[in-house]
Amino acid sequence: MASTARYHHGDLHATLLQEANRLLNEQGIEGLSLRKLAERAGVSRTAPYHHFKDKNALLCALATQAFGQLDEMIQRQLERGAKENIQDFVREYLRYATEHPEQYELMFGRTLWKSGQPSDELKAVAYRSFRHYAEGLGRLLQGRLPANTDPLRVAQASWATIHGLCRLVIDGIYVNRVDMEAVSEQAVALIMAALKPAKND
Amino acid sequence: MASTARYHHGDLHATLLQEANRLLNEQGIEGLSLRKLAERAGVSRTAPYHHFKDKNALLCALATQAFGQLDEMIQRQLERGAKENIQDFVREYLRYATEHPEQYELMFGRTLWKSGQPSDELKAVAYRSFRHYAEGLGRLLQGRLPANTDPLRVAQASWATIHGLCRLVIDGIYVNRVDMEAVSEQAVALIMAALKPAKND
DNA sequence: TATCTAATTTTGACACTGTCAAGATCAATC
DNA sequence: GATTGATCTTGACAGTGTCAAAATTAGATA
Repeated sequence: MASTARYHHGDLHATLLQEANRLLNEQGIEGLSLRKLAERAGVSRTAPYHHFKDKNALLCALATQAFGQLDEMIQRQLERGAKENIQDFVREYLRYATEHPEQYELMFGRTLWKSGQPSDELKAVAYRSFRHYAEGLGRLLQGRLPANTDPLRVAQASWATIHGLCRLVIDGIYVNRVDMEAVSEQAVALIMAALKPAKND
Repeated sequence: MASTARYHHGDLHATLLQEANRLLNEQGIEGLSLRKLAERAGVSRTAPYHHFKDKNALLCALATQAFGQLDEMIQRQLERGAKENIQDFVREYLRYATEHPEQYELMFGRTLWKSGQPSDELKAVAYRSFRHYAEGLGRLLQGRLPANTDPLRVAQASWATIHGLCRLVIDGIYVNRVDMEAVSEQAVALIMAALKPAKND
């Protein structure tokens, strides 16, 4: 029962996911190799293959976990229909992305969506997250959108804005963490300026 | 003088860049290996190292080239200060990105900006492109921005939107090529709605 | 023209990666 | 107590980027 080396690990599946997350945070996706991971879990190179079909499957499981957290945050942040908490939501989203840059990269990066093959589970939770966002945003903007404005398109466009900002910041291209907030506030302010005033304003 | 196999290639530097671009288009960044590239150029595995310090340097050169094209497009599209050609610009940008998805990934992806090290040249042309965009956009929106609106922030925010949309489409996440145009039109329309009318409207 | 030098290219090697096949070990069931 | 199936290991292979040392050649120098 002691944790001394024994042939069967006991709960390798969970340990792999846990250590993979640690490795991801420490060394990024590029540094996350199955061999390093196996070594950390105290197991041989090919042991993980009995718990995950291949590396892609393991990464999908990781990303699915992370999407669960993001989804939870989205719902928590948008559920209570406060007046002007779009700004709060954006702030929270940016905070999540910049505090978990490697998971964010994994969730939305081409590693899974383009090079690899996103699992059905991953696609499901990803689309569900977006749906929750679209629904929540729709509730917040209800009755305030100009004519000829499709709420779905607004959701897609605004997500693209937030997402693009996250990527520019995370990858360190045009925007840094200091400016990020100012940029996002400007973006939200511009959109709000295009809206009709809320009833309780 | 004939193209039969000879020890010295002649212009390996240019050939490498050319073949690298082909390989990039055919197999994506993941499929672009120095060894495949060398084989295509008809040269041994390590020959490229006498023309590029390492793989990172070669990719930087590729990305720098591509940024040159993008920059040229940006200037061409924004220089003539037409009335409502923001929509045209966005359309053109999206077209470039979706027609050159692999180069776009290389230009803005983490391969160079995060994992690797972007060369000074690459950073220079990347920032110059953004500056040209910001200047061009500033010209188009001159006098039409609401009070308390920093043109730089607007440029960053709008670039983030376009960029985010490109990535979502290219990586095939929330938006597909068909919806892309509708989403971008919605985004532009929202921003335009927040602007003061132009003088010559 | 002959020689030297420096640029260019090659071969060999190393560490690292993901993954397959075959065998070893163990837990639980019949 | 024997068997079965899950779990883990060892060995192997092809592929990667990159370094060191040797080979080849073009161009400058004498």
